[in-house]
Amino acid sequence: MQSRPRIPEATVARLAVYLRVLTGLVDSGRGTISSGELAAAAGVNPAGLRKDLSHLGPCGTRGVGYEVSTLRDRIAAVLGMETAHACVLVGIGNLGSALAGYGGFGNRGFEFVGLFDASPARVGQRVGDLLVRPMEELDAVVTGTRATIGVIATPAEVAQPVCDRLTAAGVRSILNFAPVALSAPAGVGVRQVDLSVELQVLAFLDKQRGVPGQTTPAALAPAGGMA
Amino acid sequence: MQSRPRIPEATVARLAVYLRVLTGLVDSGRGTISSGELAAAAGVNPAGLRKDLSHLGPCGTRGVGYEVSTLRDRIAAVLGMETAHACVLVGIGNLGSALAGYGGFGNRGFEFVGLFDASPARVGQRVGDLLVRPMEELDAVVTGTRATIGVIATPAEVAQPVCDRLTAAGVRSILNFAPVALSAPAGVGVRQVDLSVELQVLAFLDKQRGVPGQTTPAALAPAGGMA
DNA sequence: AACCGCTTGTGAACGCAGGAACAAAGTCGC
DNA sequence: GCGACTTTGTTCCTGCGTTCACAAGCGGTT
Repeated sequence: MQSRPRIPEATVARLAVYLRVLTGLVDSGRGTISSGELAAAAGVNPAGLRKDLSHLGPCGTRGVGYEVSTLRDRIAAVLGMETAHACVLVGIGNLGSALAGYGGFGNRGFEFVGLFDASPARVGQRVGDLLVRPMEELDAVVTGTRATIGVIATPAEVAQPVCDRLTAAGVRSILNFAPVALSAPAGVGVRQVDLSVELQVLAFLDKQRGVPGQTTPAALAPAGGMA
Repeated sequence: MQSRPRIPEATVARLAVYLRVLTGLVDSGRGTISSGELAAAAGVNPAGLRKDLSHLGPCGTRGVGYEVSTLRDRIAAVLGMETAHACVLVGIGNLGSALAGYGGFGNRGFEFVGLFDASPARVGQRVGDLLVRPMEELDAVVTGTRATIGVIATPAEVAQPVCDRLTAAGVRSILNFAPVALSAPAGVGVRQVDLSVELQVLAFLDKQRGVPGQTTPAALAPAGGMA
């Protein structure tokens, strides 16, 4: 039954989106929803949505649609959201503080069980409802809480050593916000999020479809004092 | 000559990574670099890197490699990084404050020229080196600074109206951190970044390759001789 | 009870991205 | 000046993701 040989990663990412939309629909009391409407809410193609859902086995009623709460529970089960995931966060700077205080994680089954920073100035500060701990306690907290996910929000220079310490402590998945490519041992999943890359792609796509005929790079008159 | 019909988006995203690595290499005084070494630093396949670079036309010397500074300038030109891009940021909560204070943008040619929030409590606060402005000034700032990129870090409920106001003011690209699918008029690029989706994909991949047969969530054998 | 419309689920084609192998070319050494 | 080595740029191929289009199934209606 649960032996789904593999679900494509792109599908998994979209399933997480469907799960969020469905949770909102449950709260608003919606009973059933069609693939077309759900696809519109998630911003995807209806056919693709049905194909994504087909990986979970049949979970809709033909002629009617999908039962919202049932579908949500099923996706949650497949994604492993039945139990909360314990995460540790290393690097409590600007971004780290925001991540620690961001409510969007806790609502979706992820809980930070430890915040760590190398700077003594940061250690002891309260961020959200946790205290920042020194790096020395990382290993103990990871093993003690069975945390499986590590989030790196440190400067780029120390991201690799932090990654090494996390994996050595037993963390199996790493979400890296530092702008460096991490190398981790086999069996450890690493996912890279580079915020400025997103901006650069955005800027390029705009430039690519931008005002045709404007080949001069000096186009954009710096009327504003943007320096 | 410069009429590159189209560069795949996946390539553009990697070009941004190469640009970052190359900038670091320039600072460290490196003169030339081979595709293999650069690929390792960027975390990609050497052949793929060469294919990416082939979209810019020949920019390497056979038998030697790529000249670091030349290649960096060329990628910067293609990505449109010659001139800084002015961005406005809406929603100065936890995440918004972190984005405003994040140095990784300014170093890469993106500058925030306006921070906006609907809450009077936030307006007037200083974040980074800018003051938070009320939403009423958004239109004037966007037109005055010729800002082309808008970043949304608001709660999900108001993200769509904020998107509408940004596009009405003339913003052509939007980076959305709110967990909702935005609909924008044609000609406006929207890019979605959902942090919890990243975590969910990570958790799923871990579960998928995790200890087989262990359906109990309490599994986690610490005798890590796995791979 | 049978028909009809609506929606899901699936099969097939298209396009794209990724990876490996090969040829061209330039440099270094003799 | 010539040969060999190194590295780029390109080409082919395999696999994946996405999209379109159709058959199957359920509910409501007459």
